[in-house]
Amino acid sequence: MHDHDHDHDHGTCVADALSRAEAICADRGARLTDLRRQVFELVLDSHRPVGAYDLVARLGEAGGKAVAPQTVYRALDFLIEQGLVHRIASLNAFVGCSHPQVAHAGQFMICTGCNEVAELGDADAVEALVSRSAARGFAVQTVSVELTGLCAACRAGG
Amino acid sequence: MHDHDHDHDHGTCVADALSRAEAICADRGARLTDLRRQVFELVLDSHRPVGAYDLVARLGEAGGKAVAPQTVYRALDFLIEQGLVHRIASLNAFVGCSHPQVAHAGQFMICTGCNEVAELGDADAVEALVSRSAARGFAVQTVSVELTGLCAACRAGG
DNA sequence: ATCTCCACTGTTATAATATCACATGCCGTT
DNA sequence: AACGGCATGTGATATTATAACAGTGGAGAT
Repeated sequence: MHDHDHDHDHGTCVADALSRAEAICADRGARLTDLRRQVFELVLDSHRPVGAYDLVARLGEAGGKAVAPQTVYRALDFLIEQGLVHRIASLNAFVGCSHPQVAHAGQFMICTGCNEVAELGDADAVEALVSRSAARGFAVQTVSVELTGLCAACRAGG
Repeated sequence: MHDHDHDHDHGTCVADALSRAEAICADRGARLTDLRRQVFELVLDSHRPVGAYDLVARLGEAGGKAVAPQTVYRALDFLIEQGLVHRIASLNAFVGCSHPQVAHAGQFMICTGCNEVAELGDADAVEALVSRSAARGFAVQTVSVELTGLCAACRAGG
């Protein structure tokens, strides 16, 4: 299942994310059910964005039991509400959040070479965007920044 | 057809955009055909984002002749290539560009009250995002910034 | 002039993404 | 046990986007 090339300990990375998720949901009285946890694990399983229908398929393979799109979308809605997963609009796909503790705008670097996605986390830039739009009378509710390009590995590798 | 409340001269605004588009396409040897012009006009007709299938419907009403989605998508692809129209990923919709002369990243303020969209044009913020991601080894190809919130009019109006 | 190429458009079918509406189940509270 | 509310199951359908191939028409070459 480790379909990426990096050297980080992915098992640990996923396990950490899961335990953080447990803690966050417990804190809030939100119910991280089996289904939701399963969807979350599948999303975490790569650092690539995953389509909702990919998840439908993988749940079918894994659990043996077929699952309807609606089921997956509902789980994703929950995970997004809790800040555990982000939606990447330009790809119609979903990706696990790397630091769900802190509420934050989604900012992504999407590699067109390997399809991996990393969060940028440039709070200053977001602040600049918010204040600049405020200057034009616009009260920001949500911010979405999506950069496409080539990651370091893909630039090096060719 | 003026389905917005602002006080700018929309007729002029559209006419200007059209003549700019003519000039740009002429410069580049790109063919702004009847169909493409018609789609462009429909996109310009409001400052709101328009769905591809809305355009299909409106072309059907206007021209009397039914048009296939493919036709509209192709026209939109052309207009986007020429920088005359932007795609708003978070809405699966399209909007006319307010300054097509200059190549630029799409940056939008999307009002959840009235659905109008304005371009932000914060080149500094884009620059900051690009350089910050460069610092992490990421070579940016495209930038997309989409803010949702309330525009000045909607905040005032209620 | 007409031939030929190529970009543009037409047409049909289908893929991919997302939601609606209603039924059923599960769990904690009373 | 009965209730209420959230979670899930289920089938249908809406919405967005693309594939594949055929026809059309205009600009340039010969």
